[in-house]
Amino acid sequence: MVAAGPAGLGSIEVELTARQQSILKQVVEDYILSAIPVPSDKIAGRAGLRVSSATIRNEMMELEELGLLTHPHTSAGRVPADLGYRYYIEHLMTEGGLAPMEQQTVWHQFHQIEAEVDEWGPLAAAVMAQMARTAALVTKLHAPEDRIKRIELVSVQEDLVLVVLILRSGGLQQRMLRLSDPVSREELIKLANRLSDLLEGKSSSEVLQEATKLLGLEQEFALAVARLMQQSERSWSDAIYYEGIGYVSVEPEFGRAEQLFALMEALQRGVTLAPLLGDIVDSGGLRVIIGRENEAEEMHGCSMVLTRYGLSGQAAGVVGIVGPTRMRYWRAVSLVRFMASLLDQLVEQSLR
Amino acid sequence: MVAAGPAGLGSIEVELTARQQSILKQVVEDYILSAIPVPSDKIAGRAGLRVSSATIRNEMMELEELGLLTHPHTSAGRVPADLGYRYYIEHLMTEGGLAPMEQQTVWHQFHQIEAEVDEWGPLAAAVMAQMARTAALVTKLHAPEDRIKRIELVSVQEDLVLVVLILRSGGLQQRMLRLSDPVSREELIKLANRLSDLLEGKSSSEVLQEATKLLGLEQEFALAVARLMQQSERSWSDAIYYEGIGYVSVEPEFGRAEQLFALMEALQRGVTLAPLLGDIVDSGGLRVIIGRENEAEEMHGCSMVLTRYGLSGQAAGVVGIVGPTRMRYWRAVSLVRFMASLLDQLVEQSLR
DNA sequence: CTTAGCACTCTAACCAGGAGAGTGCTAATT
DNA sequence: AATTAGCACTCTCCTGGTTAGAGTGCTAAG
Repeated sequence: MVAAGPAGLGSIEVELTARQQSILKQVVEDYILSAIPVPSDKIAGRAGLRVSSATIRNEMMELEELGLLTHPHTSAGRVPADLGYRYYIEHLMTEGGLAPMEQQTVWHQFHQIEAEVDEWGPLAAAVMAQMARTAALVTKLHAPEDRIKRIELVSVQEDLVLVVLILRSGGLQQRMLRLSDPVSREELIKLANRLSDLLEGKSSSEVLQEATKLLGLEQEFALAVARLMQQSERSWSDAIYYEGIGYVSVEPEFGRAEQLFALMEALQRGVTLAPLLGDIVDSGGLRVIIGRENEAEEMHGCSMVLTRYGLSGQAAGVVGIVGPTRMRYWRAVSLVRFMASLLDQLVEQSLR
Repeated sequence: MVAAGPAGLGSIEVELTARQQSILKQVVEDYILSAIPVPSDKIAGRAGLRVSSATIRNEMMELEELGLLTHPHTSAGRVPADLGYRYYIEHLMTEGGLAPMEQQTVWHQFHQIEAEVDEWGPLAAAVMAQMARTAALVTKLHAPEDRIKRIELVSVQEDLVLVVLILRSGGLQQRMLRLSDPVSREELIKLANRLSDLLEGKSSSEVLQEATKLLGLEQEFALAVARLMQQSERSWSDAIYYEGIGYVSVEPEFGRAEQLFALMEALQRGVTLAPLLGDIVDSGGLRVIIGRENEAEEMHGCSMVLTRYGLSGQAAGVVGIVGPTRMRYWRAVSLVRFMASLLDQLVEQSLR
């Protein structure tokens, strides 16, 4: 069973009879797989329910009144409403989990690349996208109150320095800095040591504060360091890896290119995700956002399955799947769960 | 006037009368702007040609026989064929250039970001996409026979080292390396100095050769360095920035999402581009590839305007625009030219 | 060589009309 | 009271035919 959304956002409290549940389940699953509205007799013919299509129809009307199903038009079968999906996910869905073979394959892929932290994200996204056949997203690890472990300065040209920031969370930030005056390599090493001693264990605001006390070259670097930290703390949006958006384009509901691109741009901008992601990192747990539950208009035909990975206090991120409302939630949920736990292990390993 | 494609690939040798040229020009430009087949009387009514639509029609038939125009169906106006675009570009197009205001704006954007080399690419692509309202692409600077300038080793954790490779071309490559045994910071500095002395001025193959003579830790690092260099030399495909693919989706010829995504994936894979890009870097000059002149099937509805930037021997890359065959070539060519010259200057500056 | 005129072709839009799907209701059955 | 058979009703989808309009290609005259 899957945790409900945040309070008010799509919790559902309806009592359904066993038969209604069974019907809803079948409608949802059938529609997800076929993409065509499900007629009453298709359900009736199926094993498990030994009643006629007329009875099914009566029940369906009930479910429609409750807001769980809809009707494209009079003589069409039933289609799950957003609320129907919600109920399905919270009460009816049986998670498949991943086949041992699949788990193996994924493990294998991760071990092959002997990865840096920065490469896990894209790989995880690619793997999920490929296995779910929809778009997948992974944010970078994000450490809200990260602290400096060490600063290194690498001389690239006589007046060009690469500032490398090693963080307690295990993260790495870097940026090129052009100096007003050339500095020798030896000088840089001394400077790096001094700065490291001075700023070790400091947070971004503390670094900024410390920088005001410094002068000249040291200040120049300290400010660069502070900027670098702030930048990494600020926004998620340029730290999200997407993969497999192409899969979504073959779904019938996204036939027109314009609509799909509205979605893509919304995702890329990341605006809609920012608050959500923060929330997920804080709260943990798996979250499913269905259709119009999402505030952004462009996302109304889409659902997302998201969860946190990493260590919530120190360095956490979000993994998830984005697809049409009509997505194979059981698959998506299993995948996201699995991937999150895999990344958890990797992160923990890398932090020792 | 614009350089023709590579030999055989879309050169055109036809003699056209002045009137035919004028008609072709008008058809091409009108169709590019309106996206609807151009009828004979629309041309006839226009200034410049004081002849009736019937005459225009006769000329159009001629142009069609020459393969410069086509016909969607009997009672539709004329549409330029690929060859028609080709002729237009080589003989009829008048390049607009960019308005001084626009040039200013672009300069401004580049100066604002105080950029590292790695940030120019995305910015250039974004700027071009935005100004041309189609997709744009910029490859990373690529130095075919690059040589090592210096190696730096940054200790991240006791058994985790960031290998930073500073290249003569001004490029920077880096990769995390996990060691079998911990190495102290002091040791690393010495090691970096030794490796730098040893490998300075060497190409990737020479580094590899040198590595075989080394032992233990030194060999481990030398191999990592060699791998890093090879990797950067090998493929373009993961070093291309695309922007503005969304613009393409609003063009009527890309209404269906699937088709567009075939294109996107083809671009992303970069397969189709690899040989082309190498060619362009070698030969220099501006190149326009129109519709079916491109080998890749997915690109048959598209054209590209590409040119080299940077310094051909040392560090060069490709900038360009990708759009529907029906693209505003005059605009695209101006933009690509301008952007290439701007990047040229930036690259030169950064190498001093 | 140009052009007026016209027949011809093809598309796009509209409007039946019919088949089929699937519902919602009613009345009979269990 | 719940179930179900039966049927009328509605709506979509497809087909075919008709029409209007666009723009050509040809012909014959200027």
